[in-house]
Amino acid sequence: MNRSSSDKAFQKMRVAKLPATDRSLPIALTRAREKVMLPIRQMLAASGITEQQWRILRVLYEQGPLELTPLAEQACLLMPSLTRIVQSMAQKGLVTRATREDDRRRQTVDITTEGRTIIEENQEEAAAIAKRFELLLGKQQFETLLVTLKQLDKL
Amino acid sequence: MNRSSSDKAFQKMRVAKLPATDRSLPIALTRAREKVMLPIRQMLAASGITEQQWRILRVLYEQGPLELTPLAEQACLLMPSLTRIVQSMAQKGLVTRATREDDRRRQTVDITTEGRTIIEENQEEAAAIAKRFELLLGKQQFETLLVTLKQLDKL
DNA sequence: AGATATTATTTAATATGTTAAATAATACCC
DNA sequence: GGGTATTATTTAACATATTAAATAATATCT
Repeated sequence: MNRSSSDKAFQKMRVAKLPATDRSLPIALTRAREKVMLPIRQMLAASGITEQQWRILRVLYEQGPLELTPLAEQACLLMPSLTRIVQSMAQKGLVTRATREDDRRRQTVDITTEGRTIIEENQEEAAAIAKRFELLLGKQQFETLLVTLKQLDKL
Repeated sequence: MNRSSSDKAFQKMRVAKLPATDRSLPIALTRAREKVMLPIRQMLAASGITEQQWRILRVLYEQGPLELTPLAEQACLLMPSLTRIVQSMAQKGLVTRATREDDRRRQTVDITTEGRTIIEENQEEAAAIAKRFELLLGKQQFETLLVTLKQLDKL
């Protein structure tokens, strides 16, 4: 069953199903995400945190103390990842954890002053980066993109 | 410097810069990517390969033998990841590697018959999944999304 | 109350992501 | 031609992703 790439007849027989990788939604999403993340990662490197840690800080900064499960949902992380990341962030003093007394299965996580400082140090540049993408696509297309992505998320 | 969340005045003073995490492009991209990947990952689990390995197989199936650098570009992987993944795929007999004799720095990777079999086994279902998202968004919005994502990639 | 089910989180194991440094082969330059 | 820069790939070290199983506390049911 040696199938040379010059065997056109065979190729034709059962192709035309998958979209070319160029037009693959997963790949397109992966590439776009990569490009958007790049400047953010560079910015955060100076503060010694990762993009995941940045998301956690942002969510807590914005919404206040949260339990792990909703925090995972908001920060777009799986629980096993969150467990470890929060552990290391607590070590570094960026967040605190507390077992809820009314249900000792639950942990409440909060941002510390040190964590807030990191947000505030990077806030303007992060906003500038976000703005740059908005300008680049145009307000209209940028809005459409956010709406479409949210639509995909709601499946 | 204890800053309670009820300190509205302070909040107002220096907020209004970062978009709410709801409207963050990186987060929206991450979530959408996750939702799109989910059914693909489930499908591939049955064949015992990951989504990255699937991308590598698809690129090679579509384009024939490639060197590592363009393969990384096409499959949307960083070189260190690709190195390891190709090693394990070669072990499993899904791809072969050959050092180019005219430049022994370069490796050429090719898909094997076994690798092709995996593509062919999953081809229809993968196409159906892709079609599902296209129908879900509508042809128009789906096209716009692909165009916008490609635009982001070209930075 | 005691057995069982459910829920929240953690561990474990393996795979990949990310950055920096190391290797190794080729190209370049005087 | 030998020293140096470049290029392609690999290693190393650490962080995260993914799935499955384990823990541990609470809820439920009889």
